[in-house]
Amino acid sequence: MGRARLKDVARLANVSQGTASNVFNRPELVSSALRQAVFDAARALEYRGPAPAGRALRSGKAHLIALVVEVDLLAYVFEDSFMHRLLAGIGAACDEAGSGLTVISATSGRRDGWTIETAIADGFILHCVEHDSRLFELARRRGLPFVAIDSGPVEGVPTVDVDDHGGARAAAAHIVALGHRHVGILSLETAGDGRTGAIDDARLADARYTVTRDRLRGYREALGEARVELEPRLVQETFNDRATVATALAAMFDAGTPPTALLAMSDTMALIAVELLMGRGLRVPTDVSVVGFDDVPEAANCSPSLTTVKQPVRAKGRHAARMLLGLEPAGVTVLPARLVVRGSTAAATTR
Amino acid sequence: MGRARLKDVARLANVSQGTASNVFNRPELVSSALRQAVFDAARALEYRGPAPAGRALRSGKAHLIALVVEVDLLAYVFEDSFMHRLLAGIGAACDEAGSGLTVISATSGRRDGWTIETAIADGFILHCVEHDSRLFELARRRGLPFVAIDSGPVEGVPTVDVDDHGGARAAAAHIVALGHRHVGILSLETAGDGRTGAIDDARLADARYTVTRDRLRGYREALGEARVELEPRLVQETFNDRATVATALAAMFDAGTPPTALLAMSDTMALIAVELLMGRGLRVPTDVSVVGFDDVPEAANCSPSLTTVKQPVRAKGRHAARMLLGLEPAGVTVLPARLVVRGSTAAATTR
DNA sequence: TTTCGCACTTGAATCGATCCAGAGGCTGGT
DNA sequence: ACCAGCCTCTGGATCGATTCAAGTGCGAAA
Repeated sequence: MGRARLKDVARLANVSQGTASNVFNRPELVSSALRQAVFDAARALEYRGPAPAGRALRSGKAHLIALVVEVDLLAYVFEDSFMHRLLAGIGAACDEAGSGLTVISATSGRRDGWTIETAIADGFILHCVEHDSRLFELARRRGLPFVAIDSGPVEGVPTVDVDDHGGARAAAAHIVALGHRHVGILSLETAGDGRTGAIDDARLADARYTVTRDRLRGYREALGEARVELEPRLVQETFNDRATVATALAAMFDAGTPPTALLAMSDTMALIAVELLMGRGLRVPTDVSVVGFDDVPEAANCSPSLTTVKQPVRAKGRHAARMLLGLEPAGVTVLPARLVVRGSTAAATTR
Repeated sequence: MGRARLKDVARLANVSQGTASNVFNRPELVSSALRQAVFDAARALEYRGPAPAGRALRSGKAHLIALVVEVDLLAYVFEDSFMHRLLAGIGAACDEAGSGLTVISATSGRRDGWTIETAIADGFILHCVEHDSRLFELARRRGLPFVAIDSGPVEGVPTVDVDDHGGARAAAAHIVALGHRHVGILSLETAGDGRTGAIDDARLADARYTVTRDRLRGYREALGEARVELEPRLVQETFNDRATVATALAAMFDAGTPPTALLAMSDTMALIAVELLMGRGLRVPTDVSVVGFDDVPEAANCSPSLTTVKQPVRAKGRHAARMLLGLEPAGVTVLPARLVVRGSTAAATTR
């Protein structure tokens, strides 16, 4: 015999299917006599309780939201410290709402399995997806509510962003205040085309990634106001890996006047840079000051500890999820970023 | 007008619903003429593609597996470094199978929302749930396949465990080989009753948590073989927090002969202990050697770097998920644990 | 006694697909 | 000319629940 269904239970208990359903979902509507009869029948048939799939179809609720990330593999998501914090924030909101949480990695071209198109969910949180991305289109098509994090403003979509511009300004202003006149910038990608190297004006104009563009703008503004000149050679686009950062540093330090301060758009890049600088016999912060971005946990526990711009990652996640879950009104939010001064920055030495 | 359904598309395209379904799921079975007609109709009606809920109900597949954790809040799961690695492993297997991944936090008594009973999933991975736990019962009731991690052997359930006994033996043997004769043990909980303090024989006999029991057994065996005596005062049950570890250290160091080596069942505990010992004016490893368990990332990057027992957390997750997803035969697996000697252990000083 | 309202129950419609047995047409071999 | 075999396509059953308008019975009020 197959599994028992609600229909079988109702028949055995001599009640209608509707009543049996109520016993499991709104028992207060059913007299205790019938309630007991239904429970007895359920036990006798080894009924496992209402099947979630049937329930989801009829009621239209899945009790699950999905974080959509533009990354090839699910495994990567769980290896990333930024994602950990974002997930913790989203998870906190899910805890409040009693919702489940899943992750969709969306870059891989597959159309089967677990994708925006096939996931059984009540809504999506898109992370760091540009407004012209295919993912926005897919999310729209799906017809479910969604919010975007770190995508900049997008027409008709609730968003959560961080004041990248202000944070970057603060970082650069700090460096300027310490007297630095030769400043290098380690930039994140400006577009998803895998290019690295010096960022000239043309490249800057094409910058597609909002986060990168805003931070770059913040750095340049503060430096410009202090009349610090910024040669293209000193603005290098890299990934969060050792190889590209090494190349970038070579371009900055092996020719021309070397910078006395480095503004990095991520702590990962900053920490790699610190290590590489030491490898070059340069002391941080004595010879070179370094400022990161994000404030990952390691930033506080390394030596020298890292001066960085703290962004409220967890709060971003929680806020986005709360909007999606209807726990607070949906809208456009920009959360503050704050400079945290630690041990990796110091006054410029006069030469 | 509401959303278009497959039925509407089929009607407009003048084909049967079955054919329309095939167009979306097995297009190779349909002639290109009809295929085109169906696509056209779909476009005209703004059909969003087969609805996942209906599909899941009929086909019985959700393309989603769930990690079930005995923790109150989802947010905690994503704040835990052990979980990060476990999730990365499970995620890797999901990537291979094209399956999605979700997390169910199961302690909270709620019956609605996203629970073992209500989640739309194809199977579960239970983490660190004792074989007599309510969660095993719920998972069984649900009638879906599941595997267990870190639960010890369980009748009729595929399991993945680590050789805790062997790992603990190796840790203790290392300490013994260094000449230590007074050894303290910082134990994880033996049962979920919130008790801490010295572990006597009665408490040991009641130990419900497989992991703790096996590690304790390994420590005791290796120490016993070397004729190192183990007073109950030197075996202290603690949580992974500063307060209980401090109490435990006080019990060990404030009266009687203090130990010259500490075996800790987690790196978290070990790192806290190192800090507290330094606070007591004791040097590690000169005065006291410390061995951890797990090999968390920080273990390698602290000073002194931590000697510990490395367990393949990621592999555990991947293996469990692969079994669940049918990527490899299900069975009982025990993965090896390996001693990693670093800077927190040294030869005992003769007094 | 009639009427009204309240508290339960019923039964059928519905959610949106997939699956499958079988029908029809076409091809090629004998 | 016949039949086997293949490729397409059809139509209806089915997955397992929730929802809701309508119906029942019973006690209290008029």
